[in-house]
Amino acid sequence: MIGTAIEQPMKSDGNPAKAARTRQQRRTGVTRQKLIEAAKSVFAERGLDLTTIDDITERADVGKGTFYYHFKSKEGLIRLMMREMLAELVAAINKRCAGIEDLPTLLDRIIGAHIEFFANRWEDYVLYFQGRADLTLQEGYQGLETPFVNYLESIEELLDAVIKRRLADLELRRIACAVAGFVSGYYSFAVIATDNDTVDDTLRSLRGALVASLARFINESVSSGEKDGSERVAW
Amino acid sequence: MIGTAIEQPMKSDGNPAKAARTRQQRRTGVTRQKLIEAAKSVFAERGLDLTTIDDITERADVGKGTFYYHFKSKEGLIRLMMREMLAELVAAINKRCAGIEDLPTLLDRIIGAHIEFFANRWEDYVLYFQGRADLTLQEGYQGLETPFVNYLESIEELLDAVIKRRLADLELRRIACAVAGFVSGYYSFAVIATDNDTVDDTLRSLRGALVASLARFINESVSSGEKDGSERVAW
DNA sequence: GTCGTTTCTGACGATATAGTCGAAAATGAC
DNA sequence: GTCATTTTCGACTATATCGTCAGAAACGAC
Repeated sequence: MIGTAIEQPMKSDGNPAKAARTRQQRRTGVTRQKLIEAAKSVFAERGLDLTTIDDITERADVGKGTFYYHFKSKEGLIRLMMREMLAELVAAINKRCAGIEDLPTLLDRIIGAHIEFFANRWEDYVLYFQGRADLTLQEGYQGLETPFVNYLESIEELLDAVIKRRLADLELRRIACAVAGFVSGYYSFAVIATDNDTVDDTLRSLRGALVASLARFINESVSSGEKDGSERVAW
Repeated sequence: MIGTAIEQPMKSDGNPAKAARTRQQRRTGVTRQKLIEAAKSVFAERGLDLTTIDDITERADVGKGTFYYHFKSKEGLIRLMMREMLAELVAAINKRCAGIEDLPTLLDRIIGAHIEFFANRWEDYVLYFQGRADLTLQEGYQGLETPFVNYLESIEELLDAVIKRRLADLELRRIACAVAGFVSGYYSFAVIATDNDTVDDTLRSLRGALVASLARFINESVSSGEKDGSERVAW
C-alpha cells in the first residue's frame, strides 16, 4: 500500500502515545513531526497562505516528495494542525476546570487556561489567530469551522454544567464567543503595542475585570431569559 | 509625467472632496475607486494573500496594466486601504465621542462607534481583521503597524482627556488594546456561531457588560497607580 | 480638425509554485 | 546475505502570477 497521506492525528495505531514499536514507525513519526513543526514555524513567519510547500520541506530538511507522502496538501496539513492544536487547548481547559462549581471561578479558570496555554507557544497562538481570521473569509480553507466550533462547544459544556438555569443554545454560544473572543482579541492588539513580552502579565491583570464582565453578562442573560420564558428570538 | 503609482489617498489636489474639475480627473478617480472596491470585495472572499492582481483587475473590469498605473503593488494598495479604512473608523469614533465628560459614557460611545461602523460594512471588517492577523506575523505586509498604532493612539487620546489622573503611556495603551481587542474579538467568533446576521444585536447586548468591565479595569489601574506613585514597571 | 499628455490595455518574458513520478534508500522478515 | 515493503528523494511538467512595455485610446488645449 503506497501513500497514506490521510489526515490522521497519528498512525491509527490504537496505542496510547509515543511508543512506536518498530524503527520504521518511529522514523516515520519523526519525519512527520518534523514537517508539522517546520510548518508551524514558517506559518508564524509568513502566514498560512504565503507559506509554500518548499518552505516547509526545506525547513524540515526533507525532500519535497516526503511532504506529499505524509499529507495530501497544505490545506490538509492546516486542518490537521488546527484540529490538534485546538484539541490540546480544549484538553488544557478541561483539565484546569475539573470540579469547579461556581461561575466566576470557572470563568477565571477558562481564561487562565488560555493564557497559560499560549504563554510559551507563540507559534500556536499565531496559528489560532490566523485560523480565526480565515473564518471571516468566504473562500477560506475548508474544514476549519468544525474544530473551532468544537472548541466553542467544549466551553459551552463547562458553562452549562455550572449555570443553574438552562440557557438557550444561542445564548450559550454567545457567551462562549465572548470568552474566546475577549481573550484573544486583547492579545492580538497587545502584540503590536508592547515592546517586550509582558503581554502575558498584561492580560493576567485584565482577568479580574474580564471575569466580572462575563459574569455580569451571563447574569443578564439568565434574568432576561426568566422574564419571558419563551420569547428569546430577538433578545 | 508617466505613472504616478503613489499611495496617496487621492490626487493631492488640496480640494475638499469629490468634485474633480476635469473629465479626465473624474474618470481617473472612478477607475481608481473601482479598483479599490474590487480589491475590497475580493479580499473579503479570498483574503489578502491569495488575492491576485488579476482577480482585482478582472472584478474591476479594467486591464491589468491599469492596476500598476495606479498602485505600485498589492502591498501598496493594502497599505492605502488599511490607512483609509482606519482613518474613517477613527473619524467615526471621534465624531461620536465629542464633548463626552465621563468615562463610562465614553467607553460606551467608543464601542458603539465600532459596532455602527462595521454594521453594514462587512468587507471593511474583514479588512480590519485580516490586517490585525497580519500583524502577528514576523514577515507580514510592511507598513501596517503605523495605521493600527495611530488608531490605538486616537482611542488613547479620548480616554486620556476624560480620565482625571494621568496614566502612564503603557497603561493607556493597554486600555486602548482592551477596547479594540474586545470588540473585534467577540465579533470574530460570533461570525461562525450565528447563522443569520444578528451579530450586531448580539454584540450590542454585550455592550453594558463590556463598559462595566473596562471601567473597572481602568479604575483598578488608576488606584493601583495611586498606591505606589513611581513604581509601575512590573505592574 | 491637430497635437501633446494622460490614462488604459493586454500580450509577453521571467519567475515561482504545485503536485507527480520513477528511482533510490531504509527497513524488516527471512 | 536476499527480497518485498515502506519511506524518502528531487528532478520534472504544467500552471499561475508578477511586473513590464509598446502601443492604443481618451482627453484637453488649441
